[in-house]
Amino acid sequence: MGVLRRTHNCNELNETALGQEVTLMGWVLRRRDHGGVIFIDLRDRWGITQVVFNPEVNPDVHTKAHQLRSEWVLAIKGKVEKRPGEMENPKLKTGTIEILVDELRILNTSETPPFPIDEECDVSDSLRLQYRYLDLRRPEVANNLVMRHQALQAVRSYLNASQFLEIETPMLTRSTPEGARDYLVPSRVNAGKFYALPQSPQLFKQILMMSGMDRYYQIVKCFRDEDLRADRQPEFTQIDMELSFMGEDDIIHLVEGMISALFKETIDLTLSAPFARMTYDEAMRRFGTDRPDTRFGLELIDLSDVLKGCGFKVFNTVLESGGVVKAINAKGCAGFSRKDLDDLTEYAGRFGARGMAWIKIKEEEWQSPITKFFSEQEIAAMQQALDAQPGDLILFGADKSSTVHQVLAELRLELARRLNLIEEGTYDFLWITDFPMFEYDEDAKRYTAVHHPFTAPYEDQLDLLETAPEQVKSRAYDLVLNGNEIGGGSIRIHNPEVQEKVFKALGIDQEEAEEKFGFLLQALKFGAPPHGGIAFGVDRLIMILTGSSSIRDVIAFPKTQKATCPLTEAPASVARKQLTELHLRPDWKEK
RNA sequence: GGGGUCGUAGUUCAGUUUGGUUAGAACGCCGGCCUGUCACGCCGGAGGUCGCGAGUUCGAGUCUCGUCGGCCCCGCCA
Repeated sequence: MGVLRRTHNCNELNETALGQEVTLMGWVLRRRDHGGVIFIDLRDRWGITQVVFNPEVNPDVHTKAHQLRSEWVLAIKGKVEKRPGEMENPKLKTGTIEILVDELRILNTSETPPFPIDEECDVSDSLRLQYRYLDLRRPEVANNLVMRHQALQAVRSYLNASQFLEIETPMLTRSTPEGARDYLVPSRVNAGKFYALPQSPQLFKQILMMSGMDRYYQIVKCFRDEDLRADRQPEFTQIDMELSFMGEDDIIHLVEGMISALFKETIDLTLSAPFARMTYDEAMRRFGTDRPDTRFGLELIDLSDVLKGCGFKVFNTVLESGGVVKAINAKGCAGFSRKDLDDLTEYAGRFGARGMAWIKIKEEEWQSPITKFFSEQEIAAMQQALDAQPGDLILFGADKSSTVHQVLAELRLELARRLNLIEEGTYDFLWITDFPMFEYDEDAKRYTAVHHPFTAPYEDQLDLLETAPEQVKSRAYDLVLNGNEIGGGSIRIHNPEVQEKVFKALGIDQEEAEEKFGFLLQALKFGAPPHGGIAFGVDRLIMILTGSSSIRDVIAFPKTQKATCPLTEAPASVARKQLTELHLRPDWKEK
């Protein structure tokens, strides 16, 4: 008995190897013990091979095989045999052959797993994450990690071929204002001072451009201490890139090549570039959102002009106070029941709607509690604007425009789901451009950056920075895929005066700018090249690519919704001494 | 910070609406039989703090309150 060396994985043997002596290693997926002959499905990362223990071939090995159980780790040596006629298993890639074992090594035993490895079973997330190593043995999850690897390799090889340098940036950096809540790390060496984990390498990549690196990328973890969602967790991965001497069109073109390579290498899909583009204003007007899912219609129709001065008080009040009335024509949905409409109204309420007016277009009449308030001209004008035909259902939103947009955008998605309008397996890319630079924060009573404070405004609008900042458009661009924002970037400011103007518009005075971003302002003064970049959310992208319903299915060790890790039980308490060393004096009671 | 939903055997669930004898099923697990299975089959068996804590009640898996945890959503996420 010498050392056994693996000769093949569990997914590669077929009839071309008949008669060969091979050694396989892997886990017991299933055993079928007939008392006489014993079958074991041996599993590894690549697949499954059936191995056979026959008492007539080797009685000792056969006896030993009786004790095998789920998830034991084996090395087996034997001969590749063609399966007897009618015994082939078309579900396995190796289904035409089996290994007749004449040597068995038990490399390790296993406790009975807490959940089945061999079938797709709806185990709770906390149990899956507690035993993540077992969960990852299941092919559905494992294959997601394989595709993630392939996607990142495609990106690396594309960017490497395009003269990019992969450069690392610090994880321990400084907290900056604006943006999400930071994860803070106390400094032991500097009492009372804190590092922050990066929300993105934004400033470092810009400084790399000022360093003449010209083209940078990094596949990098970013951290934002905000609440979780199915497509969001506090620690996530970005494909981060930045380029010098390039405008929007150059960057967009290059990125389309990168995304195309990614889709080709992962799901072997050839995308048609260039992707469609739409301005922010058009997206908001037609879809109510800056990340429209353009795989289906149901666009928003503005009825504000048509209904100005109408007899329906709710609409009229909204219009007189500067709000809007918009509607969706749900084609062919006039048959919706009272309950359907109640459900939709309740759904709309989650996004701030105070109600939802509707009209069922019937052959003989417009059936609705509100039809009576409209004049014949108003009805005719609505009919034309909405292209309303008998059998249609009109759903209204009336409020300030931001509320109407959010409500109708969500309603539109919900309708598409209910009506099954979304064709699976389609990938609809869309660039959104010309974002506003700023939006007004009602709580803080000041403007905040829509993208970030380093995004360049259009040069011909520089004057507006001081007079009408809400009108300034930025040179930012987002890439939207099937209604998900998968990437966003911009051309950056490379002129210190412009940067100072933008800070000023954001209410960041010179002193604060100097303190928080002095290093950037300084660097801008030493020959900063024009530059711009973009970052992609890897987790979301792979989620779409694999058809996963949660980001957790494409991350090896994800967090729960409460931002914990059931495997390691992070976050955890630390010794009082560690805190003292960090100059922290917490006032909470120790348990 | 708020809303919703779920928590019963190792796992997935039924039972909760209408409180009432010993809390069931499937898979898994353990033992026995079985030489061509591939979700092998057949026979037998073990396995439960009904998340936790209070309360109502003669009596709580079931009702009430609180609490913990999983998931989904709103806010938040430049």
